[in-house]
Amino acid sequence: MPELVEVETYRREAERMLHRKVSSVVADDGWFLKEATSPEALTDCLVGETFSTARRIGKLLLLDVHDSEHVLGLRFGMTGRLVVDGGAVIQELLYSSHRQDPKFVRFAINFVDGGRAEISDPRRLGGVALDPSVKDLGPDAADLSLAQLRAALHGSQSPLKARLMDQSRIAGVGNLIADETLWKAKLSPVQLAGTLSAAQSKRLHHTLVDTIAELQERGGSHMGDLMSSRNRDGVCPRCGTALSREQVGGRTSYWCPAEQVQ
DNA sequence: ATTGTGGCCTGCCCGC
DNA sequence: TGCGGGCAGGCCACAA
Repeated sequence: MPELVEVETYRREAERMLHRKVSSVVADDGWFLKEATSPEALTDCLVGETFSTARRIGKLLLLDVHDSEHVLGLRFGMTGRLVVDGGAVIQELLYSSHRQDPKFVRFAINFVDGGRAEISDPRRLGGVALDPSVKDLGPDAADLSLAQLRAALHGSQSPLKARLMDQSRIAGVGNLIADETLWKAKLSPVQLAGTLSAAQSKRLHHTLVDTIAELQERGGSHMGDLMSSRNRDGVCPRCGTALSREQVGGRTSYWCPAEQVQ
């Protein structure tokens, strides 16, 4: 489910997992274990240990094992959520069941103190990996510099939106953040990424960073100003023009054909 | 190397 | 009420 904004919320939730001794790992769903991670390896590396830090790169949540080289990586796909100690914070998720059905729990960690952290993911598009590879992730979108954005776009013949969502170039931008940002910056998703002018890339940069910060404050990537118009009858909230709806970068995209032009 | 496509997996909502 | 189709905020393997 989530994009960077939701995973950052989960990272904050995951801070409640820190400095607590792990008693057991529940990893019964083999499909959910990625990058050749085995239940045995998870048990060996985590039981009796504590986590020292909760970090995030893009949509990947990382928990460092204290006094160890090991890192636990959590991905949430489109419908996954993190629930620590029964979930003081129940995050509203689009496209995910609102029920707290135990059958959706794909992975869990029990703590010696009786608490528990679990990943609930109806669609099973998320996953867990021990020592996940992070070399293919670009710089995090939340604090991306202008130079990093320019480097990510430079020379690209991909549609701008596809490039923004390419996690190896920029980490964390998903479909909703991309549409919201491009709409706010008045840039077309189908303009080739390498063709932005200096002024356009500068505008895109501050709009992207500002939009992410704003969505974080509002509590989710579905809280954007374009969100309520992302449907077949949607019109531009600014000018009232009927929105274009097409696949760009493999994802359904909405944009204003009057304002978001090259 | 870069870019695009299909598929994974499951639940929900709409129209018939 | 039941059923089929289409849709979904992600990612990975593969093809051109």
